[in-house]
Amino acid sequence: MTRPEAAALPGASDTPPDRLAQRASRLLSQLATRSDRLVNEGLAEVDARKWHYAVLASLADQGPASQAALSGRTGIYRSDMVGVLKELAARRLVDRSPDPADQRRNLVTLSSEGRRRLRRLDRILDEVHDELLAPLDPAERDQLVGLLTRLLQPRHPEAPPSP
Amino acid sequence: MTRPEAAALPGASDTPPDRLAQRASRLLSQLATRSDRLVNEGLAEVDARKWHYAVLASLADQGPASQAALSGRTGIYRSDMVGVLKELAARRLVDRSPDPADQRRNLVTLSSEGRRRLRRLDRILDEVHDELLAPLDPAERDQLVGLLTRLLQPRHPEAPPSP
DNA sequence: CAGATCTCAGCTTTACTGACATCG
DNA sequence: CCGATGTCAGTAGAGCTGAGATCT
Repeated sequence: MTRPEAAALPGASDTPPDRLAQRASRLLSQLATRSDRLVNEGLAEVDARKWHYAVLASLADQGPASQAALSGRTGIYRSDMVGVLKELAARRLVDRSPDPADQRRNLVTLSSEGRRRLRRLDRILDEVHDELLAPLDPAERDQLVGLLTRLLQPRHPEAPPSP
Repeated sequence: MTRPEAAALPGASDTPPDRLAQRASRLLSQLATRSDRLVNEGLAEVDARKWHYAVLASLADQGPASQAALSGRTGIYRSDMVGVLKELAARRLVDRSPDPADQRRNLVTLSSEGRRRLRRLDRILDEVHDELLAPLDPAERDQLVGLLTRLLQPRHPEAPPSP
Protein backbone atom coordinates (compact mmCIF):
# COMPACT_ATOMS: atom_id res chain seq x y z
CA MET A 1 0.00 0.00 0.00
CA THR A 2 1.00 3.57 0.26
CA ARG A 3 4.03 4.11 2.34
CA PRO A 4 4.04 7.70 3.47
CA GLU A 5 7.50 8.45 4.69
CA ALA A 6 6.95 12.04 5.59
CA ALA A 7 7.70 12.36 9.26
CA ALA A 8 7.34 16.09 8.99
CA LEU A 9 4.38 18.34 9.46
CA PRO A 10 0.87 17.54 8.35
CA GLY A 11 -0.03 19.30 5.19
CA ALA A 12 1.27 17.00 2.53
CA SER A 13 -1.97 16.41 0.69
CA ASP A 14 -1.00 13.65 -1.70
CA THR A 15 -0.84 10.86 0.84
CA PRO A 16 -3.51 9.34 3.07
CA PRO A 17 -1.58 10.36 6.11
CA ASP A 18 -3.74 10.20 9.15
CA ARG A 19 -5.97 7.23 9.74
CA LEU A 20 -6.32 8.05 13.37
CA ALA A 21 -7.87 11.40 12.55
CA GLN A 22 -10.33 9.75 10.17
CA ARG A 23 -11.75 7.05 12.35
CA ALA A 24 -15.08 8.15 13.72
CA SER A 25 -14.68 5.84 16.67
CA ARG A 26 -11.52 7.62 17.74
CA LEU A 27 -12.97 11.08 17.27
CA LEU A 28 -16.00 10.02 19.22
CA SER A 29 -14.04 8.54 22.04
CA GLN A 30 -11.71 11.49 22.34
CA LEU A 31 -14.46 14.04 22.19
CA ALA A 32 -16.53 12.13 24.71
CA THR A 33 -13.55 12.10 27.06
CA ARG A 34 -13.23 15.83 26.75
CA SER A 35 -16.95 16.34 27.08
CA ASP A 36 -17.17 14.15 30.15
CA ARG A 37 -14.32 15.99 31.75
CA LEU A 38 -16.00 19.35 31.17
CA VAL A 39 -19.30 18.06 32.49
CA ASN A 40 -17.75 16.48 35.54
CA GLU A 41 -15.74 19.56 36.36
CA GLY A 42 -18.74 21.79 35.99
CA LEU A 43 -21.00 19.63 38.09
CA ALA A 44 -18.30 18.94 40.68
CA GLU A 45 -18.30 22.62 41.55
CA VAL A 46 -21.74 22.18 43.04
CA ASP A 47 -21.01 18.71 44.37
CA ALA A 48 -23.02 16.89 41.72
CA ARG A 49 -22.30 14.25 39.12
CA LYS A 50 -23.64 13.61 35.70
CA TRP A 51 -25.72 10.68 36.92
CA HIS A 52 -27.43 13.00 39.32
CA TYR A 53 -28.49 15.13 36.44
CA ALA A 54 -29.69 12.17 34.44
CA VAL A 55 -31.93 10.94 37.21
CA LEU A 56 -33.29 14.35 38.16
CA ALA A 57 -33.99 15.25 34.55
CA SER A 58 -35.69 11.96 33.90
CA LEU A 59 -37.92 12.37 36.91
CA ALA A 60 -38.81 15.91 35.92
CA ASP A 61 -39.46 15.14 32.28
CA GLN A 62 -41.13 11.77 32.55
CA GLY A 63 -42.44 11.61 36.05
CA PRO A 64 -41.84 9.30 39.02
CA ALA A 65 -40.65 5.78 38.44
CA SER A 66 -39.32 2.63 40.01
CA GLN A 67 -35.58 2.18 40.11
CA ALA A 68 -35.68 -0.36 37.33
CA ALA A 69 -37.70 1.98 35.13
CA LEU A 70 -35.34 4.83 35.90
CA SER A 71 -32.50 2.57 35.00
CA GLY A 72 -34.04 1.96 31.61
CA ARG A 73 -34.68 5.64 31.02
CA THR A 74 -31.25 6.89 31.94
CA GLY A 75 -29.03 4.05 30.89
CA ILE A 76 -27.63 3.67 34.38
CA TYR A 77 -27.29 0.07 35.44
CA ARG A 78 -29.67 -1.21 38.05
CA SER A 79 -26.80 -1.98 40.37
CA ASP A 80 -25.34 1.50 40.05
CA MET A 81 -28.68 3.20 40.43
CA VAL A 82 -28.69 2.19 44.07
CA GLY A 83 -25.72 4.36 44.92
CA VAL A 84 -26.91 7.29 42.83
CA LEU A 85 -30.29 7.30 44.54
CA LYS A 86 -28.61 6.98 47.89
CA GLU A 87 -26.69 10.16 47.22
CA LEU A 88 -29.70 11.98 45.86
CA ALA A 89 -31.84 10.90 48.79
CA ALA A 90 -29.15 11.97 51.25
CA ARG A 91 -29.32 15.43 49.69
CA ARG A 92 -33.12 15.34 49.90
CA LEU A 93 -33.42 15.78 46.15
CA VAL A 94 -35.59 12.70 45.66
CA ASP A 95 -37.96 10.69 47.77
CA ARG A 96 -37.68 6.94 47.73
CA SER A 97 -40.56 5.01 49.22
CA PRO A 98 -41.88 1.50 48.76
CA ASP A 99 -44.52 1.30 46.07
CA PRO A 100 -47.77 0.35 47.86
CA ALA A 101 -48.95 -1.40 44.70
CA ASP A 102 -45.87 -3.57 44.41
CA GLN A 103 -43.74 -4.20 47.43
CA ARG A 104 -40.70 -5.06 45.41
CA ARG A 105 -40.45 -1.58 44.01
CA ASN A 106 -39.22 1.70 45.30
CA LEU A 107 -41.15 4.61 43.90
CA VAL A 108 -38.78 7.48 43.26
CA THR A 109 -40.15 11.00 43.07
CA LEU A 110 -38.56 14.40 42.63
CA SER A 111 -38.67 16.71 45.64
CA SER A 112 -39.16 20.43 45.27
CA GLU A 113 -35.57 20.89 46.26
CA GLY A 114 -34.66 18.38 43.59
CA ARG A 115 -36.53 20.47 41.07
CA ARG A 116 -34.63 23.57 42.16
CA ARG A 117 -31.39 21.64 41.99
CA LEU A 118 -32.17 20.47 38.49
CA ARG A 119 -32.58 24.06 37.34
CA ARG A 120 -29.16 24.84 38.71
CA LEU A 121 -27.56 21.86 37.02
CA ASP A 122 -29.27 22.76 33.78
CA ARG A 123 -27.72 26.21 33.88
CA ILE A 124 -24.30 24.74 34.49
CA LEU A 125 -24.67 22.26 31.68
CA ASP A 126 -25.74 25.04 29.33
CA GLU A 127 -22.47 26.78 30.01
CA VAL A 128 -20.51 23.60 29.61
CA HIS A 129 -22.13 22.89 26.28
CA ASP A 130 -21.47 26.41 25.13
CA GLU A 131 -17.81 25.81 25.71
CA LEU A 132 -17.84 22.33 24.27
CA LEU A 133 -19.70 23.33 21.12
CA ALA A 134 -18.06 26.72 20.74
CA PRO A 135 -16.62 26.01 17.29
CA LEU A 136 -20.07 25.28 15.86
CA ASP A 137 -22.81 27.71 15.01
CA PRO A 138 -26.37 26.93 16.13
CA ALA A 139 -27.34 25.20 12.90
CA GLU A 140 -24.30 22.98 13.09
CA ARG A 141 -25.02 22.13 16.68
CA ASP A 142 -28.47 20.98 15.68
CA GLN A 143 -26.91 19.02 12.87
CA LEU A 144 -24.57 17.29 15.26
CA VAL A 145 -27.31 16.47 17.73
CA GLY A 146 -29.40 15.14 14.87
CA LEU A 147 -26.66 12.89 13.58
CA LEU A 148 -25.78 11.56 17.01
CA THR A 149 -29.42 10.96 17.79
CA ARG A 150 -29.90 8.94 14.64
CA LEU A 151 -26.83 6.88 15.40
CA LEU A 152 -28.26 6.02 18.77
CA GLN A 153 -31.72 5.21 17.46
CA PRO A 154 -31.60 1.75 15.86
CA ARG A 155 -31.40 0.05 19.21
CA HIS A 156 -34.89 1.05 20.28
CA PRO A 157 -37.44 0.70 17.52
CA GLU A 158 -40.19 1.04 20.11
CA ALA A 159 -40.51 4.72 20.72
CA PRO A 160 -43.70 6.52 20.04
CA PRO A 161 -42.78 8.96 22.79
CA SER A 162 -46.23 10.46 23.20
CA PRO A 163 -48.48 8.39 25.42
CA MET B 1 -35.12 13.84 13.64
CA THR B 2 -37.71 13.55 16.29
CA ARG B 3 -37.41 17.13 17.34
CA PRO B 4 -37.22 19.87 14.74
CA GLU B 5 -36.48 22.72 17.07
CA ALA B 6 -37.03 22.98 20.75
CA ALA B 7 -36.13 25.44 23.43
CA ALA B 8 -32.98 23.78 24.66
CA LEU B 9 -32.18 26.95 26.50
CA PRO B 10 -32.71 27.77 30.14
CA GLY B 11 -35.14 30.40 31.21
CA ALA B 12 -37.62 29.35 28.62
CA SER B 13 -40.62 28.52 30.70
CA ASP B 14 -42.43 26.29 28.25
CA THR B 15 -42.16 22.56 28.69
CA PRO B 16 -38.87 20.93 27.72
CA PRO B 17 -39.86 17.34 27.07
CA ASP B 18 -36.66 15.39 26.92
CA ARG B 19 -33.57 17.02 28.25
CA LEU B 20 -31.53 13.88 28.29
CA ALA B 21 -32.06 13.31 24.60
CA GLN B 22 -31.04 16.88 23.82
CA ARG B 23 -27.78 17.13 25.67
CA ALA B 24 -24.92 16.69 23.27
CA SER B 25 -22.68 15.55 26.08
CA ARG B 26 -24.99 12.64 26.84
CA LEU B 27 -25.38 11.65 23.22
CA LEU B 28 -21.65 11.79 22.82
CA SER B 29 -20.93 9.76 25.88
CA GLN B 30 -23.50 7.11 25.08
CA LEU B 31 -22.46 6.79 21.50
CA ALA B 32 -18.80 6.63 22.44
CA THR B 33 -19.58 3.83 24.86
CA ARG B 34 -21.33 1.92 22.15
CA SER B 35 -18.59 2.66 19.67
CA ASP B 36 -15.86 1.59 22.05
CA ARG B 37 -17.66 -1.62 22.77
CA LEU B 38 -17.98 -2.43 19.08
CA VAL B 39 -14.35 -1.61 18.47
CA ASN B 40 -13.15 -3.63 21.42
CA GLU B 41 -15.27 -6.61 20.49
CA GLY B 42 -14.08 -6.48 16.91
CA LEU B 43 -10.44 -6.20 17.81
CA ALA B 44 -10.67 -8.74 20.61
CA GLU B 45 -11.52 -11.41 18.06
CA VAL B 46 -7.98 -11.15 16.76
CA ASP B 47 -6.48 -10.57 20.19
CA ALA B 48 -5.90 -6.86 19.66
CA ARG B 49 -6.93 -3.67 21.41
CA LYS B 50 -7.71 -0.26 20.16
CA TRP B 51 -4.43 1.08 21.45
CA HIS B 52 -2.61 -1.44 19.35
CA TYR B 53 -4.28 0.01 16.32
CA ALA B 54 -3.48 3.55 17.35
CA VAL B 55 0.22 2.80 17.66
CA LEU B 56 0.48 0.71 14.52
CA ALA B 57 -1.42 3.27 12.47
CA SER B 58 0.67 6.11 13.78
CA LEU B 59 3.86 4.28 12.92
CA ALA B 60 2.62 3.49 9.45
CA ASP B 61 1.31 6.94 8.71
CA GLN B 62 3.94 9.10 10.33
CA GLY B 63 6.96 6.89 10.57
CA PRO B 64 9.09 5.60 13.43
CA ALA B 65 9.21 7.52 16.66
CA SER B 66 10.31 7.52 20.24
CA GLN B 67 7.82 6.44 22.83
CA ALA B 68 7.28 9.99 23.95
CA ALA B 69 6.59 11.16 20.40
CA LEU B 70 4.27 8.23 19.89
CA SER B 71 2.52 9.18 23.04
CA GLY B 72 1.89 12.65 21.71
CA ARG B 73 0.62 11.36 18.40
CA THR B 74 -1.80 8.84 19.76
CA GLY B 75 -2.94 10.44 22.99
CA ILE B 76 -1.81 7.46 25.02
CA TYR B 77 -0.04 8.41 28.21
CA ARG B 78 3.65 7.67 28.40
CA SER B 79 3.12 5.46 31.37
CA ASP B 80 0.56 3.39 29.50
CA MET B 81 2.56 3.32 26.32
CA VAL B 82 5.07 1.05 28.02
CA GLY B 83 2.58 -1.76 28.38
CA VAL B 84 1.13 -1.31 24.91
CA LEU B 85 4.56 -1.52 23.32
CA LYS B 86 5.41 -4.50 25.45
CA GLU B 87 2.43 -6.33 24.02
CA LEU B 88 3.15 -5.23 20.48
CA ALA B 89 6.80 -6.20 20.79
CA ALA B 90 5.87 -9.60 22.22
CA ARG B 91 3.80 -10.16 19.09
CA ARG B 92 6.72 -9.01 16.94
CA LEU B 93 4.61 -6.24 15.46
CA VAL B 94 7.05 -3.49 16.35
CA ASP B 95 10.73 -3.26 17.01
CA ARG B 96 11.93 -1.34 20.00
CA SER B 97 15.59 -0.53 20.07
CA PRO B 98 17.64 2.12 21.78
CA ASP B 99 18.09 5.19 19.62
CA PRO B 100 21.80 5.35 18.80
CA ALA B 101 21.55 9.11 18.58
CA ASP B 102 20.00 9.45 22.02
CA GLN B 103 20.42 6.69 24.52
CA ARG B 104 17.42 7.77 26.53
CA ARG B 105 15.06 6.96 23.74
CA ASN B 106 13.62 3.82 22.37
CA LEU B 107 13.13 4.03 18.67
CA VAL B 108 9.95 2.23 17.75
CA THR B 109 9.54 0.96 14.23
CA LEU B 110 6.86 -1.04 12.48
CA SER B 111 7.81 -4.55 11.46
CA SER B 112 6.58 -6.08 8.26
CA GLU B 113 4.37 -8.33 10.31
CA GLY B 114 3.11 -5.21 12.06
CA ARG B 115 2.23 -3.74 8.71
CA ARG B 116 0.34 -6.86 7.78
CA ARG B 117 -1.38 -6.79 11.11
CA LEU B 118 -2.39 -3.19 10.61
CA ARG B 119 -4.07 -4.09 7.35
CA ARG B 120 -6.07 -6.71 9.15
CA LEU B 121 -7.10 -4.36 11.91
CA ASP B 122 -8.04 -1.75 9.35
CA ARG B 123 -10.37 -4.20 7.69
CA ILE B 124 -11.98 -5.05 10.98
CA LEU B 125 -12.41 -1.42 11.87
CA ASP B 126 -13.97 -0.75 8.51
CA GLU B 127 -16.62 -3.31 9.29
CA VAL B 128 -17.13 -1.96 12.77
CA HIS B 129 -17.60 1.53 11.43
CA ASP B 130 -19.99 0.29 8.84
CA GLU B 131 -22.14 -1.08 11.59
CA LEU B 132 -21.71 1.92 13.83
CA LEU B 133 -22.50 4.42 11.10
CA ALA B 134 -25.12 2.32 9.35
CA PRO B 135 -27.92 4.87 9.77
CA LEU B 136 -25.93 7.54 7.91
CA ASP B 137 -25.23 7.82 4.21
CA PRO B 138 -21.68 8.60 3.08
CA ALA B 139 -22.21 12.35 2.92
CA GLU B 140 -23.59 12.36 6.43
CA ARG B 141 -20.69 10.32 7.69
CA ASP B 142 -18.33 12.90 6.28
CA GLN B 143 -20.41 15.58 7.89
CA LEU B 144 -20.14 13.86 11.23
CA VAL B 145 -16.41 13.39 10.96
CA GLY B 146 -16.08 17.03 9.98
CA LEU B 147 -18.06 18.28 12.93
CA LEU B 148 -16.25 16.06 15.40
CA THR B 149 -12.90 17.09 13.98
CA ARG B 150 -13.68 20.75 14.39
CA LEU B 151 -14.79 20.19 17.95
CA LEU B 152 -11.50 18.51 18.73
CA GLN B 153 -9.36 21.19 17.13
CA PRO B 154 -6.86 22.75 19.49
CA ARG B 155 -8.47 25.23 21.80
CA HIS B 156 -7.82 28.92 22.06
CA PRO B 157 -5.23 29.36 24.81
CA GLU B 158 -7.22 30.61 27.73
CA ALA B 159 -4.36 31.69 29.98
CA PRO B 160 -4.78 29.30 32.86
CA PRO B 161 -3.65 30.47 36.29
CA SER B 162 -0.11 29.21 36.43
CA PRO B 163 1.52 29.12 39.85
C1' DC C 1 22.94 21.04 37.30
C1' DA C 2 18.14 21.13 34.46
C1' DG C 3 15.39 18.59 31.60
C1' DA C 4 13.87 14.74 28.76
C1' DT C 5 12.84 9.86 28.52
C1' DC C 6 11.38 5.36 30.04
C1' DT C 7 9.48 2.56 33.62
C1' DC C 8 6.83 1.09 37.59
C1' DA C 9 3.45 1.38 41.00
C1' DG C 10 -0.38 3.20 42.27
C1' DC C 11 -5.12 5.76 42.27
C1' DT C 12 -10.08 6.89 40.69
C1' DT C 13 -14.00 6.49 37.94
C1' DT C 14 -16.82 3.91 34.81
C1' DA C 15 -19.19 0.26 32.55
C1' DC C 16 -20.45 -4.13 33.50
C1' DT C 17 -21.35 -9.02 35.71
C1' DG C 18 -22.88 -12.16 39.19
C1' DA C 19 -25.17 -13.45 43.12
C1' DC C 20 -28.72 -13.12 46.53
C1' DA C 21 -33.14 -12.24 49.11
C1' DT C 22 -37.58 -10.68 48.45
C1' DC C 23 -41.84 -10.17 46.43
C1' DG C 24 -45.79 -11.01 42.55
C1' DC D 1 -41.31 -22.25 40.16
C1' DC D 2 -40.44 -18.30 37.38
C1' DG D 3 -39.40 -13.68 36.80
C1' DA D 4 -38.83 -8.93 38.23
C1' DT D 5 -36.77 -5.99 41.68
C1' DG D 6 -33.48 -3.87 44.77
C1' DT D 7 -29.00 -4.60 46.85
C1' DC D 8 -24.17 -5.80 47.44
C1' DA D 9 -19.64 -7.45 45.94
C1' DG D 10 -16.44 -7.51 42.63
C1' DT D 11 -14.04 -7.17 37.86
C1' DA D 12 -11.59 -4.91 33.91
C1' DG D 13 -10.34 -1.15 31.54
C1' DA D 14 -9.41 3.79 30.89
C1' DG D 15 -7.51 7.92 32.27
C1' DC D 16 -4.35 9.97 35.17
C1' DT D 17 -0.54 11.00 38.85
C1' DG D 18 3.86 10.49 41.13
C1' DA D 19 8.28 8.97 41.61
C1' DG D 20 12.62 6.87 40.44
C1' DA D 21 16.40 5.78 37.22
C1' DT D 22 19.01 6.88 33.27
C1' DC D 23 20.71 9.71 29.91
C1' DT D 24 21.85 14.64 27.32
